[in-house]
Amino acid sequence: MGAQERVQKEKLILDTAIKLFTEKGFHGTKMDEVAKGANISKGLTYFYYKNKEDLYMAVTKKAFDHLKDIFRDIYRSKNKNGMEMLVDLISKYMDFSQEQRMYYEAILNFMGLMNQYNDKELRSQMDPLILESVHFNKLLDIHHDCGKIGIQIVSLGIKDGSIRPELQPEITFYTLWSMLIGYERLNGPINYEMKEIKIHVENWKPGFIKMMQDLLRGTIRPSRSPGVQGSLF
Amino acid sequence: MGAQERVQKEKLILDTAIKLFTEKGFHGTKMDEVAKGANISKGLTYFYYKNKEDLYMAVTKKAFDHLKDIFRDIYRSKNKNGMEMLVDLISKYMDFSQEQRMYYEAILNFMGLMNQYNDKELRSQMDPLILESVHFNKLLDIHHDCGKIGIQIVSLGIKDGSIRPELQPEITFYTLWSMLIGYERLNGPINYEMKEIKIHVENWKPGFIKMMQDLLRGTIRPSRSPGVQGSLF
DNA sequence: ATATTAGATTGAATGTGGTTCAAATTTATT
DNA sequence: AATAAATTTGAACCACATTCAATCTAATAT
Repeated sequence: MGAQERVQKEKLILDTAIKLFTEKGFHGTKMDEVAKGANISKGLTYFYYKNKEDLYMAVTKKAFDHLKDIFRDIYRSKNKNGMEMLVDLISKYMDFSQEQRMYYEAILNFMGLMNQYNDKELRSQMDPLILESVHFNKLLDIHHDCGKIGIQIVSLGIKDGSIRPELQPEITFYTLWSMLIGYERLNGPINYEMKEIKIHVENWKPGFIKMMQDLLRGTIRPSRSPGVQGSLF
Repeated sequence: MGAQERVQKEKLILDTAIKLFTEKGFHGTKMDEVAKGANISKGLTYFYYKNKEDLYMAVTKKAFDHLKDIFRDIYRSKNKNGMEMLVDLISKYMDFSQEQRMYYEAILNFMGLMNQYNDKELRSQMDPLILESVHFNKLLDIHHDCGKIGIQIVSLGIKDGSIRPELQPEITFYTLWSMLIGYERLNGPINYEMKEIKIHVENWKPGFIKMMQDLLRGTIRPSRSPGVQGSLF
């Protein structure tokens, strides 16, 4: 069996896992089923992946690759100013998070792991197998890459005048990303049973996006007092 | 054993669970240890809680109660305008998410469950035991309550002129909440290894808060074109 | 007081499902 | 053809969550 065949078998397992995780979620998917779905013995899955978490990390890697592709494609798109690129990115990101639920859930789960990973106290709680995982370490890089691309786009927008010049690209982009992450977490619940407090499906998303645009657009005058108010801290 | 003693034993188990979840996380905590920590037999924990998830839901309930207290206390505070209340809320929320890591993680986990719960397709993947859980259903209410309080505060701010009047309270508050949720997810990683792209610990949080304030403050002129740009959708 | 009953508690047994591993098989190398 | 290396298997293992019949305790009724 050559190297390419080995890769193929790895991919076979991965594809089966993706299918099952999508249908039944992480806990609903049994390693037995993955093996059966890929027509191999249970033990063999452990030859290709260290454990179930490692397999999930491989899925997460694929998920974040997709997301990075979205970032990259938009960054490369011609005839758009920075603001248009950002608006495009926001829209595509939202689509991704709503259409690729399982992938996006995996990405959010990874962000939780990153949080643990970057905290001395919490890191010790983590499964050591994950820390060694190739996939996990690649994911750290991909996350970082997405950040860099986003920041680049904001910088472009400032240069071409489509985004207000007093904004800092790094903070601005991560603020936007924060909004997107939180939006998805809140969106389902709000759309569902918030009629009582008058948020309608039609209102929340466009209203949310408008607020993002307000933040970026030249329609904002700079604060009279730059920096944070003394009252805050 | 009277009713109050029963409640006390329930609390004993809960407190042990909180201690262990905080130290070792959800998966790192064994039901064996919870029982041992509470000086009862393993089986008895299942008399008071349906299963481990149910116990975790009870912990989550306590976590969200704390958060709701923060909301309520700020809403009741005297001699503050709406903007000041919001700034206070943002600050307290951030403190909570950073100081009560385990509690906040539980809340985020619950929000993920809510997302599943509000999606027909995904709901079937959920553990039926959770859906019946008293704690889960109370949590849905508490989440909703927090939303209502937040919206009230924004409304106050608009009335007293500290927040720009063209904002919709519901959308504005949920947008802020989105930002807070996302901020926490991104904060650890960014603070940790983002020196390369020039976000420093000192910059990100105040910069982030400044952007929130820009959004609310009278320093923002209304968009020339109200609503979302046609280019977006 | 004693019997009765409901509630609380135990701990051993069960079951699920992830993980390991020695042995077998296949493929590559000499 | 012999040897070595890489793959593959499936049964065994083990950690835990969960269940349950039996036991104990305390409240209530007789």
